[in-house]
Amino acid sequence: MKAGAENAASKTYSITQLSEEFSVTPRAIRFYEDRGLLHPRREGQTRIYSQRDWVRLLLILRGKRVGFSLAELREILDLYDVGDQQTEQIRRTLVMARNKMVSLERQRQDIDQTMSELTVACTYFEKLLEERGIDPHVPVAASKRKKVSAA
Amino acid sequence: MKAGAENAASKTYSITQLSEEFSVTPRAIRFYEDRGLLHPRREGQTRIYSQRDWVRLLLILRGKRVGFSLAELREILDLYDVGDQQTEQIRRTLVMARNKMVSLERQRQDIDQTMSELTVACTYFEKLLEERGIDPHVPVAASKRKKVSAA
DNA sequence: TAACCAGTTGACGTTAACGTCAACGTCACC
DNA sequence: GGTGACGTTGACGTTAACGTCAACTGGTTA
Repeated sequence: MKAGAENAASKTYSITQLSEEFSVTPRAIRFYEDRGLLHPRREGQTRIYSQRDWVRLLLILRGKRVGFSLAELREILDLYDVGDQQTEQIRRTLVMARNKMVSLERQRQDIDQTMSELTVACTYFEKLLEERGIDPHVPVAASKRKKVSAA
Repeated sequence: MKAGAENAASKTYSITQLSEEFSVTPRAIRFYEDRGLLHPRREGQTRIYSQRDWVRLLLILRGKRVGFSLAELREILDLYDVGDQQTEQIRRTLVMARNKMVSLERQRQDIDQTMSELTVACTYFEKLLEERGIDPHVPVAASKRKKVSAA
C-alpha cells in the first residue's frame, strides 16, 4: 500500500481528456492558461493536468456559467493559490466577491421570474400549435449534445 | 373620467427617460431596436416609447441577465407580438424555450453552489486580512452605482 | 521510411453587444 | 440669431472569449 506513486490524488489528465470530460475545446483550456487561470505542469512540451487543475477547471466553467469573467475568476483563484498577495488585492477581491454575491442573489430572482414566465409562454406556444392541429410534443433536446449551450 | 386621453395605459417615454429608469444608455436602446426587439412609435424623427415598450425593455434586460442573447429574446418577443408566425418558427421557439428552462434550472444550481463557495471564500479572505491586522469591513458597494454590473 | 497521431505555438478571424464620435436637425428661449 | 439641450443617423472602434488555420515537434505503428 505504500509503493505505487499512483494513488487517487496523483491522477493526471491530458488536455484532450480534460476537454472531453468537460465538453470544452483544447483551445479554450489553453486560453484559460494564457489568461492565468490554469498552470499545468509540463512534460517536455506537453501539458499535464493534475487533480487540482481538474478542480480549477470545474470552478472556472461553473463560474463562467453564473456570469464571472475570466479576469474575475483569476482574481479569486489567485487568492486561493498563494497567500502572499498584496493586501490591497485581497481587499479588492473581497469586495468583488461580496458584490458578486449580491448580484447572484438578484440573478436567482431573475431566474425564478423568467422560469415562471417561460412556463406561461410555452403553454401559449403550445396552444398556438394545437390551434393549427400540430402536436406540440417536440423532442426536448435529446441524447445528442455537442455544446453545453447553457449560458 | 371619460375625456383626457392621458390614462395610465397611454403613458409614454422618451429615450432618455427609459434609459435613466433602467440604467442603460440610449445607445443600447437604439441597438435593441436595430435588432428588432423594440418598435417604438415615431413622432417626426423622435422615438416615443409606450407602456408596452417599457415592459418589453424590462423583459429584455431581465432576459439578458439570465443569459438570453438578443436574438433569442427577439424570437420570444416576436411570438407574443403577432400570432401569424410560421409554424416552424413557433416550434423552434418552443424548443428553445424548453431548452432554456432546463439550462436555467441548472443555472440555479450553479448559483446556489457558487454562493456557498463564495461565502467560504469571503470568510477566508477576511481571515487573511485580519491576520494582517486589517479591518475586513470594507464598504459593500454603497450608494453610487453607474452600471448594473450584474451579469 | 512513411504515415499518423496527439500535442504545441503563433497569428489572424469572428461574434455579440454595445461605446465613441462626427455631423446634423429642431425646438425653446433670451 | 446664437446657444444649449435633446434627439437623430451612420460609421468605425472595442472587448471578451474563443475558433480556425498553418506550420511544427516528437512518438508509435505499418
